[in-house]
Amino acid sequence: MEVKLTKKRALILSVITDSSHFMTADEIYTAANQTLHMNPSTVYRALHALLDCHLIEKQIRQDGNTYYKRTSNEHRHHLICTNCNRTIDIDGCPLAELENTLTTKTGFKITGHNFEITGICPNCEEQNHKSEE
Amino acid sequence: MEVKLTKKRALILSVITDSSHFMTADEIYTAANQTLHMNPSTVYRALHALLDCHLIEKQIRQDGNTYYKRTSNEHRHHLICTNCNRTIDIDGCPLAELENTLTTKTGFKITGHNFEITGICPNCEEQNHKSEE
DNA sequence: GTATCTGCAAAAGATTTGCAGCAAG
DNA sequence: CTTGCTGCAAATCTTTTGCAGATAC
Repeated sequence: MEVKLTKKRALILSVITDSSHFMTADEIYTAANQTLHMNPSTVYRALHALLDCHLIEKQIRQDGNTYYKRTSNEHRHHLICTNCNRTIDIDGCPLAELENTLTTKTGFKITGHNFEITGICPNCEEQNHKSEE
Repeated sequence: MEVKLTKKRALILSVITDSSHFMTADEIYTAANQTLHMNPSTVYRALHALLDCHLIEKQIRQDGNTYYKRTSNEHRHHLICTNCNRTIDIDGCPLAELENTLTTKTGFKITGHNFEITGICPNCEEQNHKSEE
């Protein structure tokens, strides 16, 4: 089946692409809906289509939310601030080596990995201290 | 507030403890319900209570399901077979070192991490080959 | 005894789907 | 034109919640 690039889908993709951070379906809907009126189910269907084309990726985090981001050419992981939800890119992937070891040790055919390092970013930490004074 | 250890909660905890793998709320409910008739909401409330006491831990995976397991004294991660859902323990944690580096580099106060390595276990791989013959 | 569980049914939140009409290629 | 997109409302799935009665300590 062919995927049609409609105005709404283009808008949804640009909302995701332009965002500096990962967005939830609802954030994407809210943002896109301001420019072009659309239904949440349109957003969900568009997200599926974009995922199928590998134009975007999703990550389900331990906070229970599902986040979407534009696919980048580098394989990247992130530090996530549990306070403000900002993310910081981590250089390199610490798992490549581990995966080789694991393949040899366990016989698993490894197909993917996901990880999430959480903490409080310097900004939020500072705010915290200020409010405690 | 005090937490009461009722028969049902004890049963729920033993179901989780006795299981060799991570279980979903529904699996826990189904298993426990066979011994002592109970309502799903009892299971959810028990899971929250047990999480609060740190007797169990939960993990939300990329398959969208939430899994629970008995808390163990070692810090552990797992290889997950995306076919049969079996998990295999990984020795050591590859992130301890990375976290130190990240703290220094980014100023983040790191509070936790979660990761998930997925693949096909040797068993499932074998089954696959057999069925293709 | 009294605070905390439990069952039940209803509610909530996120996502999916059926169907009829609309738009892209 | 024909396949695939969209809106809407209803359905789904998982988890939560209010309340009245039951139970642990």
